[in-house]
Amino acid sequence: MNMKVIKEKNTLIFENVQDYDLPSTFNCGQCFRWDAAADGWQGFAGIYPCFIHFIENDLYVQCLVPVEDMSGFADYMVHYLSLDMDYAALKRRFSADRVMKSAIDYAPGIRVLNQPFFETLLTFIISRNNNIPRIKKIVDAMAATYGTKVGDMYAFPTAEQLKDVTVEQYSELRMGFRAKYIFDAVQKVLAGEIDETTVKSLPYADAQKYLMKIKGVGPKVADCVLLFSCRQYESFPKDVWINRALAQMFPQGLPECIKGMEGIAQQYIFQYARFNLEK
DNA sequence: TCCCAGGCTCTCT
DNA sequence: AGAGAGCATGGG
Repeated sequence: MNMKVIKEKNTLIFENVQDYDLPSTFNCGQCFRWDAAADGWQGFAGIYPCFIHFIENDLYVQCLVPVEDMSGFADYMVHYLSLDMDYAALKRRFSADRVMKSAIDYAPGIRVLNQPFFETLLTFIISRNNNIPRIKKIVDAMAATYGTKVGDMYAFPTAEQLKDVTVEQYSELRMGFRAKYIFDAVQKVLAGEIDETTVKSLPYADAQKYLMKIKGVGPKVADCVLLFSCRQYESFPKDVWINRALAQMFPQGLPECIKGMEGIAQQYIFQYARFNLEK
């Protein structure tokens, strides 16, 4: 991958980025804190409030507040945006299966992001039996209420910032029955019972079981956290849409060619299913 | 008014 | 162990 990075004042320019579409990536239900802006996307990548857009094939990542360590920023964004993975090769591999190829052709520019662990854990607890617009609304309310203001945006709160928040206070953000589960997750993270480094060191099945110690976290939420924040690419989250896709598109099971990278394949399937399958 | 959403827990067989 | 109701909330 001959990708060159230019560092200007607060802005990174990744030259000649292929297989990357920002709308597909930010709209495919893996993240809830990016908004379409004029000719680009605005949101948080970890602690960095950013404006991201393409000019031709060059990807511009502008941090909206001053950045001291541009190399650190660049390293973080390569990881967050998953610029260090060869998606062309992955898609060639997946395309060995005809149905898989049609899903990829529907949204060929999807990338699986690498988001912060704590934020991903909480947002996917909120996702339970919920729809994407409302998840986004609740997540934004959490940030505005308890997060740090950076520029004119609010960062997602840290566990420390949530340490005194009660179940009742979470309920005020209209998250319903999920309030007690968010509370439990925060407490377990603060107590060190759920530890990011530990999760990331465990093999997939153990990591899934480990996350399910949190109340209200089952296999699907755990899988999303592992896939979207821990680079566990064999994780294959199953929601109602994926179950429809499995029944309608893959009645004899998933193809061999996605083995080990089921999670990335899952995103193409999920997006295709949402907009092309019957309920 | 009813159905549904990036599901899980609890209860009843 | 497997099936099924119930769950907070808001949009269609």
